[in-house]
Amino acid sequence: MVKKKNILVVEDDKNISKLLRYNLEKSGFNCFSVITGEDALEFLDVSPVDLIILDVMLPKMDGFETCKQIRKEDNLAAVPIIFLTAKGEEVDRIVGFELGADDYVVKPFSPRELILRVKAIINRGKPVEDDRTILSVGNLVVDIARHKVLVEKKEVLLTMMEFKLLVLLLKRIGRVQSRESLLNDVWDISSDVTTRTIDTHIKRLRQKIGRSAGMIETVRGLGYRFKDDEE
Amino acid sequence: MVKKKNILVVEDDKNISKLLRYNLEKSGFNCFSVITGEDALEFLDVSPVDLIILDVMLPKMDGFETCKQIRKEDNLAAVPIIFLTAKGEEVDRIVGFELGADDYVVKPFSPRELILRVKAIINRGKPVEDDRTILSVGNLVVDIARHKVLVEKKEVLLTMMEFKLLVLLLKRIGRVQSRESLLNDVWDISSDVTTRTIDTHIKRLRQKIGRSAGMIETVRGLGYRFKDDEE
DNA sequence: TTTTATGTGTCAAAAAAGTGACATCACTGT
DNA sequence: ACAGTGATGTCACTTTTTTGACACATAAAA
Repeated sequence: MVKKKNILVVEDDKNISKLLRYNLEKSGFNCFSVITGEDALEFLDVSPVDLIILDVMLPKMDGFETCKQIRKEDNLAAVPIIFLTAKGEEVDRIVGFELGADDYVVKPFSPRELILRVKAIINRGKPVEDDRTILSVGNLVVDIARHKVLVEKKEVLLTMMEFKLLVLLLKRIGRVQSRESLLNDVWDISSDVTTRTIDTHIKRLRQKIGRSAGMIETVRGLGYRFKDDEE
Repeated sequence: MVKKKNILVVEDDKNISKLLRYNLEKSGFNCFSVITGEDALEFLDVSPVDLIILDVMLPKMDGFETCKQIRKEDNLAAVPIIFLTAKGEEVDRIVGFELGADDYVVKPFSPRELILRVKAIINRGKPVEDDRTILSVGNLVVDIARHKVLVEKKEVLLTMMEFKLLVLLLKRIGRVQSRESLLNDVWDISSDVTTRTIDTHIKRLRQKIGRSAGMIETVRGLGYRFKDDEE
């Protein structure tokens, strides 16, 4: 599981701030919010974030000024910033790079759009991992992009959890995975699933992959392991 | 002497942009360059070109979105576009792009190769896209240019959204498309539609293509996938 | 044999997808 | 301007599938 990205929202309208926080959290980001530009600088001083959403119209120091101050800090100069602006506000200055904004969204905005833009920026430049990766061991073939699993050339239908579990075991082939680590990596960190539940999923997985079931080995007292290509 | 062809380069990296301009000019093209997708649209609005070289990773509006916007303009819908993409970037989206890139080049590229591709497309007169205008899978035939769909030789009338959705699924045949990604590529980023809306469109699409409905597979927890016609 | 860790069948709750109905909105032709 | 039409997006409700948890059966250590 990838580490969650941190986002700082600088917005004086409580409602908007709350709306943003709600949506960002829902999309899997850690979200912090402050009211003023000064607060923002103070906050950033101690805990840098991965992206900043900055309202243009703020009490005292406005968004532009705040942005400029942020850019002054060496370790913050490269942090992506998305401006929130009311319609008709000085879009020109934002667009013109003068301030090094990475994007801007006009209020009233749709949360979905904002989230998309945030994701676009966060993921910018990152190759799409996993996509089109095909894992193949023994008579087992797993195509991640297609979400297909073949056992001896025949397709086997796996559910999400089974699929994830299988992929993880394959990626860490040969190494024992404790139930705890499987929980961490296959399930959400926050989920409160019993470790024994994993056994149930392993059972189902073994049933479905039939002939290859033996490839998933039980390591008593430790966890499970996908057998390294047999000899 | 034939009139020189005009080419627009949309690229935010100054060096690459310069390199391109130099080589294109040397090969006898008129070359213009802009930094952002927005600039590109503005430029094209007043002076249409014969070909566009478009970086995928741009500040603010990315290459995909820019392409979508360009294709929206009637007089620009047919302009050939070559994408510049970093290795590992979403080639998938490019080849399967609903609005169709004409070609793409992976960075770092050799100027010579790019020039060759540019010439190939300019001289072809017709973009590569035309070759693939007709998608045919099983008993389903989709003619993109004519916006016609045949199921078992009989025409089926699809609405715009249904059509786009179908084409996208077909171009990415076999690969699972998440609702999110469908929203991104079939709808506009600014449009604010629920992911569940896609289900409704899928439903309607399935109804209309009748016998072939089964070709659109549901992948629980992930999205939809058009059945690969193998085995 | 006793103890402990896994394997398994079953079940209810939860999650995801299918579907029909309805409200809008943009167009069309009158 | 206005009713008529069809495309779209949302919702509420239904149906289907997946998941997590147990209780009990088994197999491995001690």
